[in-house]
Amino acid sequence: MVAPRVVLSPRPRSGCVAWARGPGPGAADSRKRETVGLVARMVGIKDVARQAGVSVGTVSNVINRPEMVAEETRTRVQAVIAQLGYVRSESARHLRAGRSRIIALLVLDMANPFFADVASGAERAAREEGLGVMLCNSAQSPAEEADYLSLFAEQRVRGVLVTPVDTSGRNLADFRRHDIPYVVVDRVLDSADEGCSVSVDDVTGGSLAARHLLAQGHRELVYVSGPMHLSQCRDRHTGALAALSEAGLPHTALRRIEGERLDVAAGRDAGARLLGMTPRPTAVFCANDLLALGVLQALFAAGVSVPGEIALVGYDDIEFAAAAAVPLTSVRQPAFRMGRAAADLLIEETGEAAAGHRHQRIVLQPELVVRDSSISAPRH
Amino acid sequence: MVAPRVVLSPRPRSGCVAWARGPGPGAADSRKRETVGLVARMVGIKDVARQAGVSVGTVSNVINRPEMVAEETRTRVQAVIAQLGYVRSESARHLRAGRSRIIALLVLDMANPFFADVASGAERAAREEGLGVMLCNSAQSPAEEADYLSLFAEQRVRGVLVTPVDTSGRNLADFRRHDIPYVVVDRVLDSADEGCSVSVDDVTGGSLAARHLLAQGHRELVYVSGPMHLSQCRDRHTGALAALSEAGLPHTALRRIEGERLDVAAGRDAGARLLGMTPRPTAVFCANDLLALGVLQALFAAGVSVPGEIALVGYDDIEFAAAAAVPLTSVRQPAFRMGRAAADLLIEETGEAAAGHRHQRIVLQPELVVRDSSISAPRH
DNA sequence: ACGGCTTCGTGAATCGTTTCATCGCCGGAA
DNA sequence: TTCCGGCGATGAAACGATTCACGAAGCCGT
Repeated sequence: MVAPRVVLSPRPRSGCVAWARGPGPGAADSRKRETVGLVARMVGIKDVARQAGVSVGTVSNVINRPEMVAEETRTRVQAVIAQLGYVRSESARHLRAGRSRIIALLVLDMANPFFADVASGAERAAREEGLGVMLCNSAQSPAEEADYLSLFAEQRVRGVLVTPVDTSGRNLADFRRHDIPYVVVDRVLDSADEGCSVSVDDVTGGSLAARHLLAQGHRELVYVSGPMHLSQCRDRHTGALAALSEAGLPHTALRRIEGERLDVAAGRDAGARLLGMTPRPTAVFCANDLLALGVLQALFAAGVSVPGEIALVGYDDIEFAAAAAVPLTSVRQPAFRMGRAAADLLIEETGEAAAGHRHQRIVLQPELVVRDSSISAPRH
Repeated sequence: MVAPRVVLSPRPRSGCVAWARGPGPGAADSRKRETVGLVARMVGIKDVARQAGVSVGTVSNVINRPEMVAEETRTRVQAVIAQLGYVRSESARHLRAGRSRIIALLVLDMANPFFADVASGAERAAREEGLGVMLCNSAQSPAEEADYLSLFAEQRVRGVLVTPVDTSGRNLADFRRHDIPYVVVDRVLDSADEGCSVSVDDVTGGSLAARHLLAQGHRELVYVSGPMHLSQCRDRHTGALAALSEAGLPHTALRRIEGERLDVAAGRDAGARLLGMTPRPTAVFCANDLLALGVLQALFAAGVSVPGEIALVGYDDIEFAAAAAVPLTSVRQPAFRMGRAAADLLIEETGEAAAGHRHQRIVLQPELVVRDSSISAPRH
């Protein structure tokens, strides 16, 4: 680790630190705690009331039920609000209302474009309801996950969308006692979890990919996988096997390379192993686009043509799948829709009609996006 | 837009909707507002106090200044806290304390791995201070940016890290009146903004890239740029020109292709235009890795060898730069450090020692990461 | 025995908002 | 004139925590 090369430009400027904002000229303010310190006092509903010559209740009404306050008063109050730059305090509202206007989204890996899409979907749904989203990253660490969950509990978040780190759901089970609703995203818990979940049908996804390769005339496939204890990897494998059976081929027609991780480096390793296999495979299905990109890199470096000598299919359809040197055929996960659906479920569960809510497990269907990397007769 | 194919599994289960949690057997609770409704009442500090037979003040002390309460009492209270699963309400604390424990981070594009790294850096710094991070995405839209900024004002967040959408800083100027500190990330505002900022020296970055290509023996470069009204694109261009001058070459040795956007599709277009240029260029520097990946794709499709016939350098060193078929030489932005530095500045500005805070403009230095795409004699 | 000190705990005030019972006022009906 | 209804506005009571000025013991020394 090199020391960071940092260029500092101090710029003292006008020394704007934080200034006291007094009660204003002519305002006979009898508070004992004057704003003597360095901290500026926020303008509150009381300031507006005083300045407009009405009671705080009236100001509150102007904001929340403008129709029930006289036209004349309303405009006057609104003018003062604008003039003073009053912004209501969400904390105080929350305290009084008993429910917050924030939902939390805890993902496994913020750098993964897939989760970025999930987040966008959730964000959209939330914003339509006027809710804020707090996006956090557990980075696959159970400890961080636990930390964040207790942060959410302290915040009395309206609800949580979470991709649990461990399928056992230990942290979530602990979290349950807070009575904060949550929706599990992109996973279905093993245990008898009673909550909602939204996930994608990985078995179908696996068979979409395999079926496509078989349709291109290949009679034998290789599945490049991550750890098989992940349900994702297992299910996609299952789907591929199913596709073989459909085509009347034995399960032995599917060879498997299992790596430790689901990233590009693991893909490179797998690519090297592919090249060493005899007979050399002609069709490869990867559990993940990152793996596929790694494989592609290894094949390219070895001068093996894709799809000419080896056809390649990935999974996830991340943005960079289309950006690869040979655009990558991939199974697209409806990430945006998943986030959206999860947030909608949560909103329903925590909304007015919560009484009518029944927990659901929504399973979305993936779709195959065919690009150059898998088709027998390369375009152009 | 096709209708989403959704498979619904309703699973009525045990109809766990939300249950009332009564005051518990033996607890003579005389509140008027019983939990008659469907909504479960959160256990508060008062419940703990009653159950433990102490006053609320004492419970508060157990939590916040455990050393000043007698051993015996403390353990008793702690036991009750654990038993009841009490979690303090951050809203109430915030209301009383006047300052929240959340900082906001507003980025241009969550799907961009660069910002994901910035976010990680900020998150790390925040968590070390026990602060929560609220990550939001303005998606380059000034309207969304404004929405989020007012959300932050309502939340009375401790401070904001923001990558402004427009350099004019209109929204930020409006935001200033709330007296919420902010740090500008990855941009320096044109106007006389008094706040802190953290950015990367793009001029240096541009000249690093160009110098490297010149060192490989090229005497003429093409700069594939996005819109030149973006300071990023301009500065990198400036840096490249400086490198040419250093090498004693005229500015005409740098041709420029300017696209509308900074994405892969724009890169593909640029790649096509590159192939039509005469004389055909031998060295290309892209304002962005996405552009470079697009160029790479176009060149690959046309059968042009990289770096054999054309050397290519990108900018940002996103994760996928290394994952490209020909690993991409790129100028790495210290994204993580940038997020970290920005959050540190904000924490300093809003912390105990805020009085000693002076606004700073930190400029971090980029570094060149050399990979296969630019070196004259390809590895392997 | 009594003042003074330390050690622990108490209870009320406070933060900024929403909500709700209440009140003043005006016009119309009896 | 009196009474009533309705419209608008009011003020106080929550919400859940923190803080702080006090008070109640217990202990010591003189």
